[in-house]
Amino acid sequence: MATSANQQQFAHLFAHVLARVHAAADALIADKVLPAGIDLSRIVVEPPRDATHGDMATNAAMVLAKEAGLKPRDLAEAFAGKLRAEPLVEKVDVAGPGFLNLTLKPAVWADVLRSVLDQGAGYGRSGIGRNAAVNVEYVSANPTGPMHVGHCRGAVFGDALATLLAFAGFAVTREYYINDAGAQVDVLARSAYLRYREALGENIGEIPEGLYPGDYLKPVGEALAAEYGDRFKGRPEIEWLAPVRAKAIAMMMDQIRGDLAALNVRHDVFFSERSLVSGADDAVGRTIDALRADGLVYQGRLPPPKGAPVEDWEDREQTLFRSTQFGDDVDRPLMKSDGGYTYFASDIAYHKSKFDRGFTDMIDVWGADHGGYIKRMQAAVSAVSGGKAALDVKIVQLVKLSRGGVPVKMSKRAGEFVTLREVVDEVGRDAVRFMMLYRKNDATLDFDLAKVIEQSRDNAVFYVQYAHARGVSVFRNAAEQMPDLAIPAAGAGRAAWLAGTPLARLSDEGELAILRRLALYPRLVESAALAHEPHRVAFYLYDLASEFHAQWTRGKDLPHLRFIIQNDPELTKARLAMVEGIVTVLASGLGLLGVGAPDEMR
RNA sequence: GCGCCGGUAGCUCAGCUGGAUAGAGCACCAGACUUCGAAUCUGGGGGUCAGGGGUUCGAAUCCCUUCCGGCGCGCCA
Repeated sequence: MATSANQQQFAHLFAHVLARVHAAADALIADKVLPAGIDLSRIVVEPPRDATHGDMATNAAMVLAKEAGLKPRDLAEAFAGKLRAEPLVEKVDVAGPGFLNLTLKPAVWADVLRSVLDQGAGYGRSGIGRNAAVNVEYVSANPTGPMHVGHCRGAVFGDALATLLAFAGFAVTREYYINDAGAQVDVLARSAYLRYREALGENIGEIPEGLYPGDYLKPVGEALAAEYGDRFKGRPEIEWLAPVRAKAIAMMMDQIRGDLAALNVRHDVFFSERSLVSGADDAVGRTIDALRADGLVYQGRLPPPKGAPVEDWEDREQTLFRSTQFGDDVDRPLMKSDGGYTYFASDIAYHKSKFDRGFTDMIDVWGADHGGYIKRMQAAVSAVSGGKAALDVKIVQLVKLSRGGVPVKMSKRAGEFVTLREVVDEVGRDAVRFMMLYRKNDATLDFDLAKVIEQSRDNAVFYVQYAHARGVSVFRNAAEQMPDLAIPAAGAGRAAWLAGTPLARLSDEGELAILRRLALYPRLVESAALAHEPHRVAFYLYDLASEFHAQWTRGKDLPHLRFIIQNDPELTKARLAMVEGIVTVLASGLGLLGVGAPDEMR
């Protein structure tokens, strides 16, 4: 669809106004009021806390006053003089310590809504990412069993963040790192081998300590028996370990993929750790060599940690990475005493692979128990990229699971952990996803299985979805009550039908509040994406839903505020346009979170 | 002992990278359904932003420090 420059300014109103403030600053530079080359980057345009202050506020005068050698209020007056000439601006006030409060012409809000309708699902989409390649790595659960509930949060967070970044104009790759090379997958193989013998009819008795006891390995044993017969029976481990391991990992990953699909979590790339160390191409070794060539790897000794005594501490010389040179607390070992690479060494090679594949912008999503690992990984990324790549690690805090206020115990023993699948089956994918995102990632989260399915007011998922369903229902009702309007079904026809609607008839304060909220969406998308904080989208949706519900209820007391006004098709159409805008943005935001936007919820 | 993350209303949490008189929900109290979906809405009380210093026009937000809670602290992943 062709978007004129005129429409463009309403597609992202705040960016447009900020640009005009910058233009005003340039004009003041030309007037010698401001010095040339002054830093404008700290200027923000934001909605004022108090609506009586106007539609937008900017701190321009306050942040520039010092460098300009002027009093904030005097500079603000100079800005006001320039901004008053702006076509969109109705009124400019200087307030408080030097705020510039802008009141926009009423027609602006109708134009914003017009832009929402024209762009539809594309409204809020941003180019701020400039198509930069970003790698988002999340989940990366060990392929040794089904996903448990603790994985939910990171999975949902990473998935939503990736979607959000893509919407903000980044070229996103969603990645899963399969830890298929360490000692754990050998344990998995031995556990599966036991199930294999069981499948062949042997009584295996108790699962020995140190092996995975879960029943989920029985199908693996059966599959091995079906594939290999008794070929590995009674044979030494060296013969069967590799094929059994490969089969078990493959089947576990299939299960994990299924679990993720149940949560609506997607990945583009599943990257195998084993691929870094197996075969002729020893990527880990090459990475270490390269770091050594840069003087970043050496043989040395580490002091034992103070205050937390390690029982079997053995002072020995080892291969160390100079992570202290990049801000880490101590240097970190790359080789184990058995000659193998540490997990860290593999992870360096893995992140180097990301860099080699063109990513200078990396995001890893980890659980809280890996927090102590951040500095060394950032050090490593800095080292392997020559300082060209940056890694942001997002930590998702623990989820405290309960049911009706009673904590759900999660024993490590067989069958007693709560799987991701069970939670999704019990409360639904939408509820899980929304609740996981309705909290800042680095705050712990209380998740009550009973409360989440309560369809009550304190349940944000239903609150927002209900608003969407309500909006859709307005169109159903309008079509029924006012057939002469000839409302087309949702979709492309809807926008065309609404094209000539006199939106200026939306003049109620509640309606204008909603339009202002819609105008905020593009700015919200950008700030949430840049901050790597998808939870902001969830809170925005809650606010928008709240304003919609409030306006709806006002129509109960004041019939002239209802959306459907029988004897005024024009006004009805204008309000339907507003509802369409609300529904569009609610659906868009819910889509960013990977949560459904139902048309009805009866 | 060190590092990271938290501490905001009785409870659960926001607070838009430093802005104006700190906001929601739950709970509590009082109200609104013959009317577009009451899974909703309106109003009310409730705060030393853990404590103390600092930076500046301005701090819940940045720095220092103390206290409390969580996570982590060669050769696990």
